[in-house]
Amino acid sequence: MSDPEPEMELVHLLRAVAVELGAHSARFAQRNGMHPTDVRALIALMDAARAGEAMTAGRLGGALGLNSAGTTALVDRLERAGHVRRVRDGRDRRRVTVEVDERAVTLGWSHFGPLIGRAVELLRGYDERELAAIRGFLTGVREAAADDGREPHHNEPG
Amino acid sequence: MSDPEPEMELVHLLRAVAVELGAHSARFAQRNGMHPTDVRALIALMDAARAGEAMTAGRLGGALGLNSAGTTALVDRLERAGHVRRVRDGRDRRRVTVEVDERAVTLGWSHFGPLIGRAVELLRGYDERELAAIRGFLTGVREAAADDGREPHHNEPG
DNA sequence: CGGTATTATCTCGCCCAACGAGATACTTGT
DNA sequence: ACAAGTATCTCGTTGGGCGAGATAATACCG
Repeated sequence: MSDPEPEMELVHLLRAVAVELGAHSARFAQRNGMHPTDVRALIALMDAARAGEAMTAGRLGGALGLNSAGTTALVDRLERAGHVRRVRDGRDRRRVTVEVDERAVTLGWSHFGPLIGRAVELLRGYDERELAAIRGFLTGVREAAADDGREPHHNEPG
Repeated sequence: MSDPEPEMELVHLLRAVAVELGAHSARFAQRNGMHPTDVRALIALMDAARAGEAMTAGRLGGALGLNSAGTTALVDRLERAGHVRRVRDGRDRRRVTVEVDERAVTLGWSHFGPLIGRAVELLRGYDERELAAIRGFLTGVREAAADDGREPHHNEPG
């Protein structure tokens, strides 16, 4: 009576992976005297840097679901630890852009590097059709999870 | 110059999925006046129930990385909200097993059901070889992430 | 059977991440 | 120049989680 659908095994596996990745990040946080939110912030900052965009304090807080007070405290914390720098925007001097320090990047790489390397190694073992399946499944799940956040009640017109 | 390895795209995609699934859970928590830890606890309890094992307060706290004080507070919170019941173990009367209320299961299903359904639907579109690739990749990543937690410093003897 | 160690949970007091409200500083529109 | 809008910060408070230790039940050992 428990699992009539064999697909549920993979659903549970994906959930287990998400949990394990969260635990992996939490370990990085604890080992470096940080909080989970701090790690999420650093990742968001590095993602923005990779995309070539500047990250302001406000956008960072928004991405993490923090209000302005929490965001200030977060950036204070990261700055005190030397992981980021506050830089006043020259054009709009109300804005504070948050820049990641190089040492934080190195520190992060030393923790996440091995895991990323293993994942890349695994992916090299698959052919194009298998990679397309992995990519398609992950993309679909990401969209399904994100869709719920947008308009959970009413449909949008075409 | 940014991504010489094409595999990195899938690595970032997997990370994005993990983030999105976390946000999905956080939304469930917020909509029902709960905290992320409470949701993690309910999931752990349902997993144990699915596996046919009883979950004690201590094991629950251990699974979530809480100490005993935090665990007591967590179960208090969940019990006050009517999501779980405390049941004294008959054999070892020090133990308190935590049972999930049916309504909490229904509530959870109403939130996570559509996402799970969509994932199952996606998986039905793949053949055995593609499913094996998805399963293999996810299993490998889970193991790589978990390995770091076990013995990061010294090797164990044979 | 009594006594001590061990295990499971709970209580108490504290810390600090995050919140709400509002102050401050800068920019934009009229 | 002045009002309205926007970005960040300050202040006071809440509440999840921690450390230390109390309480209660079980296991070990002579």
